[in-house]
Amino acid sequence: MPHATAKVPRVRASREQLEHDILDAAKKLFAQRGYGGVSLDHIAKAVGASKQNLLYYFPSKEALYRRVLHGVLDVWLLYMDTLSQRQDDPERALREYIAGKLRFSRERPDDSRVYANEVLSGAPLFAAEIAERVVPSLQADVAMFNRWAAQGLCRPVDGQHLMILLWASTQVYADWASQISLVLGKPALEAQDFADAESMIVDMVLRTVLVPAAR
Amino acid sequence: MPHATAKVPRVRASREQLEHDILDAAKKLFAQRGYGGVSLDHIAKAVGASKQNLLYYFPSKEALYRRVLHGVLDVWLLYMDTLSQRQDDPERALREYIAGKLRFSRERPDDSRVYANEVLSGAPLFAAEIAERVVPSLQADVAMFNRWAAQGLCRPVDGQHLMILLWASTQVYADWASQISLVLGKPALEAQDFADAESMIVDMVLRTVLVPAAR
DNA sequence: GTTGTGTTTTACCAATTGGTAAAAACCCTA
DNA sequence: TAGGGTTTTTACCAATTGGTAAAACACAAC
Repeated sequence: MPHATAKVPRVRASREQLEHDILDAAKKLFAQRGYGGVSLDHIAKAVGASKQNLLYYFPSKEALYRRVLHGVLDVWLLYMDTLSQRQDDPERALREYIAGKLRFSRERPDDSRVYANEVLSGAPLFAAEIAERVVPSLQADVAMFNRWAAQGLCRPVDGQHLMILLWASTQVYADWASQISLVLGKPALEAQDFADAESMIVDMVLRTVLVPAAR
Repeated sequence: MPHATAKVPRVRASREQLEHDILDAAKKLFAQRGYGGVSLDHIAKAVGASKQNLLYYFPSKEALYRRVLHGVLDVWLLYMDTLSQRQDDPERALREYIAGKLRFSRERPDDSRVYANEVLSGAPLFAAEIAERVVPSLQADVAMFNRWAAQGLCRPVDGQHLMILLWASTQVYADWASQISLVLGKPALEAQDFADAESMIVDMVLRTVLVPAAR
């Protein structure tokens, strides 16, 4: 016999492979130049196929972009999921949240930049999905801060603006990497830079959120 | 006689007026859709002129974009200039810096977004100017932190990452306005939201930077 | 008026844009 | 090997892209 999994897999595998490659190449390009700055031909060339072949897998440029966005949001939420995991330990929850978001910036900079590009242009295609998926997640986090404060586990804080600050100060290490590496005087950000950022952000946040001394 | 300033001014005034209008319309469009997402025709229509007329004032799309970028950076640095003004008072210096950068986000969101778009796409046309103008300004600020720390006026901090955090957490209120207004559940950010952001950021930064109690 | 300068419009251009239609090639099963 | 479904290629398309060349216009000084 040939190889074990004979049936459909071979065909379907290559099909899904190509689809995945297209999404991947599209993500990288959209991340850098935004929706309007990328043509189907760019993407096709990057993936080694023809434009018409892309249009066989995705009915239009906008549909392809939407698929990319959808995937990006999945990843975004995945990395952001940690805060509500540690219901009883604000310090640990915050440490893990910040670490997770910084890991997102380091490991998935293109996802971060696609997201940033879309939000920057006013989220014309994304507002609904943000409202549906991101806002509830954030509201849960804010509720968590309020519960902690009520229990005396943390100081009363403005959860919404705190979360915004956390997003901003972590995501900037992906979205503004070009400027930050100029500032740090090195060609690219290194692991140590992310570690420095993490300890600075954690330090600031914990100073602000935790109750001063004993309790 | 007609009106006082007769000579060239009338002509030159309308000329400079149009040039300014073009730059303004271009800025607004580049802010929203990025360089690649805007065509000369878009800009021309927004300003009520013909594409060829734009090309009379600016030799190419890239030249026009560079002019926009240059102006944006001027404004950016203008609003950022405050830190080194208060040589002897870290608290006041930081308060004014944060207030200034937030004012930039509120008053000049398009400038902020053009800047963000360019950095997001890797600053292909801007890296040199950033290195020349932004980085020295930041280094001066970092040096200021070090001096304050040496004088015991503030705790020793990682000035670079602190400045990055300040940029990120203030500029986000312009660049991510669409998402933030979704989060806050209102159609647009209001003055109170900026005030809330300011007090949160100031609070965090001062907690982190200032020496604990007396001194 | 005429002339010269600065500005705008008209007329083009080749290249690229997103997208359609249909033919051709491929691949597995009967 | 014939047929049928899937995938890719070829051939187009109208609209838009950034840009050029030159003609037309405006208007002040002579």
